[in-house]
Amino acid sequence: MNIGQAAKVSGVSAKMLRYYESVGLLPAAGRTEAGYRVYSERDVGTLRFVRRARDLGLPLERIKQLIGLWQDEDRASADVKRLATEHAAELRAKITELTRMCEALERMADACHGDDRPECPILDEIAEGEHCSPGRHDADRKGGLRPAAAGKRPFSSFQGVL
Amino acid sequence: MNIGQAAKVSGVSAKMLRYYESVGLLPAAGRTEAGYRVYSERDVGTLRFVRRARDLGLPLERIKQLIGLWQDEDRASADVKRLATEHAAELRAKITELTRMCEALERMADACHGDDRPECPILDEIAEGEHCSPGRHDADRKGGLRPAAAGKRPFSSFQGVL
DNA sequence: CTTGACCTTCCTATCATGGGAAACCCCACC
DNA sequence: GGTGGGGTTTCCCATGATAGGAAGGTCAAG
Repeated sequence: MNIGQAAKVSGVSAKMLRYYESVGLLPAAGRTEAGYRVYSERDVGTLRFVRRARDLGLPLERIKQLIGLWQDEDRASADVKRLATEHAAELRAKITELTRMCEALERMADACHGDDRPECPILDEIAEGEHCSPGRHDADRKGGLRPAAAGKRPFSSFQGVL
Repeated sequence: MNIGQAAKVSGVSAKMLRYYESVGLLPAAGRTEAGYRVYSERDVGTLRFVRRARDLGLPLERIKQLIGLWQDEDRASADVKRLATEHAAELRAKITELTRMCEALERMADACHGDDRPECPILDEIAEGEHCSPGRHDADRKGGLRPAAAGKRPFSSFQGVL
């Protein structure tokens, strides 16, 4: 079976099949004399495994480990479970963070009348920060240069997520 | 104020300040004769605005629009509200997706005894797929090449999120 | 005048994925 | 025997937001 067929039946794009092979997630596929990749039914099983693992949000590095365990007859299920629970914990953390953002946005949006007038509590809150007293900006003071918001960015950034 | 100071008091790294400027999110900062960027208190206000918007998970493109509205005395708050609610909806969708993944993982992990033995329902489920009847693989049939799982990858991929 | 801390630009990497170009291959049809 | 269309190959580039580092210029304190 050619790469296109394998992609169709596994649900992994041909592009990704080549990429997964190049980064060592998948072993190099067989080749025809002309250099075309050839996939067996067994290969397709592995591809489906990878696709389902991706659907669970697992990063490729972890999927690599998971495949190793899958193909290891002597594995301890504890190792698989640990991998799964670790990832679930990371997902929970991410969900918590996104929920915090989402609720803040929804709260602000609720407070905004949303009409033709320029007054907007959303902009006010983003501009002033919910922590500062609204009357006076700390930055107006002379010497004070405290690292804003404890300095440590929550490296929240979830960009590329959507 | 130099870029380092501005970074410290705004909570945006110097690296990001240069980047934001390069992509047009921020106007080009003033320069000393030697070429050092110079930031005013007013600039710092904008930087804080950007940081808080980032904390809400807004992509730079939307922050750009938001800054435009912020600085537009004639804005309609409806535009701000729309921007916020659109983003909130995207966050909700993302949260839903991550929750689905997380619950699936936790369910599988719960079913796994997690000891020294190799039997593992997590691997079983990922390998067989929860939709397929466990006794027989469709791929074993000869002609059937239906695009797996409706073909359309849920472009779930949330990589780079953590 | 030296030293160290700061600044500049430019390049690289991340992570998973898609898009496209140039070249090659395969098969069916005429 | 051609030829055309669709598959395949490799290679490069882009995304989005961020960090890391190198090479070189600047500034201020000692």
